Amino acid sequence: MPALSNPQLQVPKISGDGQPAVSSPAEGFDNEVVLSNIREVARLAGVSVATVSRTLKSPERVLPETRDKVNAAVEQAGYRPNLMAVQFRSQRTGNLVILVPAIANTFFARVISGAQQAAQAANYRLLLCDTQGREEIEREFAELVHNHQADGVIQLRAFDPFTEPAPMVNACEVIQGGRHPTISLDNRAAAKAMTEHLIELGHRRIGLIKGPKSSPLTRDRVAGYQDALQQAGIDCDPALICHGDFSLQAGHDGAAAMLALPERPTALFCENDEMAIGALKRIKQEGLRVPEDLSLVGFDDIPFAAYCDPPLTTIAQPAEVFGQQAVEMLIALIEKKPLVERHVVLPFELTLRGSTAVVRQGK
Amino acid sequence: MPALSNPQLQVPKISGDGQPAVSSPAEGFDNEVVLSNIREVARLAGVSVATVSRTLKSPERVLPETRDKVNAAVEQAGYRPNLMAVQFRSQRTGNLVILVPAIANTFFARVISGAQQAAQAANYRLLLCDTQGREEIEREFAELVHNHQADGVIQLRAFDPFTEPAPMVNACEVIQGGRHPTISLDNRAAAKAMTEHLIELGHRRIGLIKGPKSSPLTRDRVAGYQDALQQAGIDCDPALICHGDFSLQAGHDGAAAMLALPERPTALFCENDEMAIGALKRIKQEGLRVPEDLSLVGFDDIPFAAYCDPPLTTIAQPAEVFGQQAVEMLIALIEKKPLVERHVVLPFELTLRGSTAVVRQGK
DNA sequence: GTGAAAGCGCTAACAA
DNA sequence: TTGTTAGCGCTTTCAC
Repeated sequence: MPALSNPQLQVPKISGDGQPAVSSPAEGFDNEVVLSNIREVARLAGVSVATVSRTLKSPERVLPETRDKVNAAVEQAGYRPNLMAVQFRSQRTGNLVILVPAIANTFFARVISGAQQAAQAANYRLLLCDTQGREEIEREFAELVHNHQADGVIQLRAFDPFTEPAPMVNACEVIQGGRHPTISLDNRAAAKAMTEHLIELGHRRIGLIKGPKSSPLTRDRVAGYQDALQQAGIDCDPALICHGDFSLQAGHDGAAAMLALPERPTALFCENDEMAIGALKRIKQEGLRVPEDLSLVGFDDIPFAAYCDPPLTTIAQPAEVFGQQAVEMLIALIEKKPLVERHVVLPFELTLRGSTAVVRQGK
Repeated sequence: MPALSNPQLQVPKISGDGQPAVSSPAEGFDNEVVLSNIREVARLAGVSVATVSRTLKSPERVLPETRDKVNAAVEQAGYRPNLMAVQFRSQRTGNLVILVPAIANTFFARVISGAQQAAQAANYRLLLCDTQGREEIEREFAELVHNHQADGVIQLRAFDPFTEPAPMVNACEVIQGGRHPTISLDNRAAAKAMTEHLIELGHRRIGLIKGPKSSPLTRDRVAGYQDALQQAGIDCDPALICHGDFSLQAGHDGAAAMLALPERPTALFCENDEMAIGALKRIKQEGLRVPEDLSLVGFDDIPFAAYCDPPLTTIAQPAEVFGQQAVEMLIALIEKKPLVERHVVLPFELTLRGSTAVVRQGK
C-alpha cells in the first residue's frame, strides 16, 4: 500500500454499531450448514446409496418412478453432493492453476478473464496465482498438481516450474523448445510491422525500450525491430536500445535516457503500453510534443492506450483468446484427448492512433 | 477480444515444428506421476500408517529413530500426501473464494494481491472468481462453500450470495446492515474531503459523475459530496450529477453531458480514476484545459493517475490492506476464533496533484 | 433395475 | 511410543 503519510489521513476507526469490542465469530448467524449425505437421501427415498448415485450421474439407468422418489428425497433433504468426496473418489479435482506474473497488469487481467470463461464453460475452476515472476513461488503453486489439488497448470511466463512431467500449457511468453504445448503471438513479426510503420513515416533513429533481459518475448521483439531496420538498410545503434521492466516508471526512466542522448531518436518504440505511457509523461516534461517532435508507440493495446493524449499507436493482442485457448488445450491434456496443434500462434493487429506522424523535416 | 478487422491482421498460423497435424496429448513426455501413498511409506519404513501420519503431523510424538526411518522412506518413495484425501478426511479445504466484480480493474487487482499474500501466509489458497457483478455467477461460486470446495467467501460487492448462513466477509463495497463482517472505507468522509478541497479552491459548480445507481459505495460518496456543499451553503444542482459505470467510456460520456450544460461546472468529481481519465479525454477534445479551465478529480489513485496529463488529484485507498484484512477476518470466522472487530474502516488519503486549481476568476 | 459391499488415502480413536 | 482399525462420502463393480 502507499504510505498514508498525508496529514489528511483518517486513522482506522470502528463503526459504532453497538457491538461489544470482541464479538463471537458466530455472532448474528450460524456458520454451520445443515449436512445431508447420500445415505440420508437413500433412507428417505427407500433405496440404496448406489441408486441415488446413479440417479444423479446417469438417470437413464434408473426407472422413472425410482428417479422421482430419489429426486423428491434429494429435495427434501436439501442434499448437495460433497464435491470433496466426489473428487477424492474420482481422483480429479476440476481445478486448473494459472500462474500469472502480475495480475495487476491490465493485459494479464484480460488473459485471466478469457481463461476463466473457458474454464467455467468446461466445468473446471480456475485457481489464480500471482507469482510476481518468482520461480520459487511458481514451483510452489505447481506443486498443487502433485498434491492432487489441481489437475494442471497454465504458465504465462517462460519458465517451467516442473521437474517431473505434468499437464501444463505455456501461454503468452513461451519457453523456446520447451516440452509443453504453447500459445503465443508472433512477437517478432509484430515488432517488425510496428518498426516498419515508423520507417514508412520517415523515421531512421528509432529508440527501443525493451523488457527484462531474461524475457524471450523481449528477445523476439528486438529481433523484429532489427529485421525491419536491416530490411530498410538502417544501421542498428545500440545506444538506442535500453532495458525496462514493463512498468510505468521504467518507461519514464527509459525516455529520460533516450532524450539525454547527443543525437536524439525521432521515434520511440516501447515494448508495452505501460512503458509508453510512462515515457509519454517524461517526453512532455521535456517540453516535447508527441507526435510532432517525437513519435511514440507501445504494445498490447490496453484500454488506457486509447485514452492517452495523444492516443497511442500500438499492437493489439487477442488477450482473452490466450486464456481461452490455454484452458482448452490444458483440459485436452488432462482428459487425454488429442491436441489439434501443440503450438498455436495468435494474430496481432497494428492499431494506428495519434501518437505517430511523419518525421519532422527540420531534423 | 477486440475485432481484429484491420487489414494488417495476421491470420492465425501454426508453427512449423515438423509435428504431425494431430499429435498425441502425451507426446514428448508422460503426464503420469508416480503415485505413492502412506501405506507404501509405512511398508518401506517397517511401521504402521498411523506412525507415518504422526511423523508428518506431530513429529514430537514419535521416537527420533522411528522418525528418521519414516523420513527416509518418504524420501525413497517420493511421497507427497494426497491433499484431496487429507481435506476429505479433515473436512476442510483450505480454499477461500474471492468474488471480484472485475479483475481487470486496477483497484481490485491490488486488493487481490493483498488477499493472496495473506492467504498464502496462513496456508490457505485463494480461488479467484470474476463475477462481472452478476448475482447468478456470485451465487454459483458461493455454492462452492456448500459443496465443500471452499471454506469461506470474500465478497467485494454489496450483495449477499447466500440464503443460508456461511462464513463470509464483505469488503470494499459493503452491504448496509448485512449479517457479515465488513471492511470498508469511509466513502462519505472521503468524498466530503475531496469536495471540500474543490470548494476551498473557489469552485461552487462541481459536477459529479457517479457509479451505478445500485451501488451503496456511490450513495455514500454522493452523500459526502452533498455534505460538503451543504456545509459551504451551496445548493446542490441535480443537473450536475450524472451516472456512470466506472468505465473509461462512462467518464468520457459523462464529461460530454456536463460540458453540454448551459451553465458548465468549473470542477468535475469522478467517482473513480478510470472515469476521470475518460473525462479528461473528452474535456481536451472540447478544447478546454485542465486545471486552468476545469478542475478534475478521481478516486482510488490507480497507478495511471499519476501519469495522466495533468496528473490526477484523487483519493488513495490502501487497496492491498482490504484484501489482507478480509482474508484474516475470514480465516478467523472459519477457525471460529474471536474477531476483534466485525466492522473495520480503513483510512483514505487525499492525494493532491496537478488536476485541480483555483477557479478561474473570469467566470 | 437395484442393492450390497469394497475401497479411494488419510486421520484419529482406542488398544497394546 | 506404536499399531490396529473404523470410518469420512462417494463411486463402482458384482450379484441378484
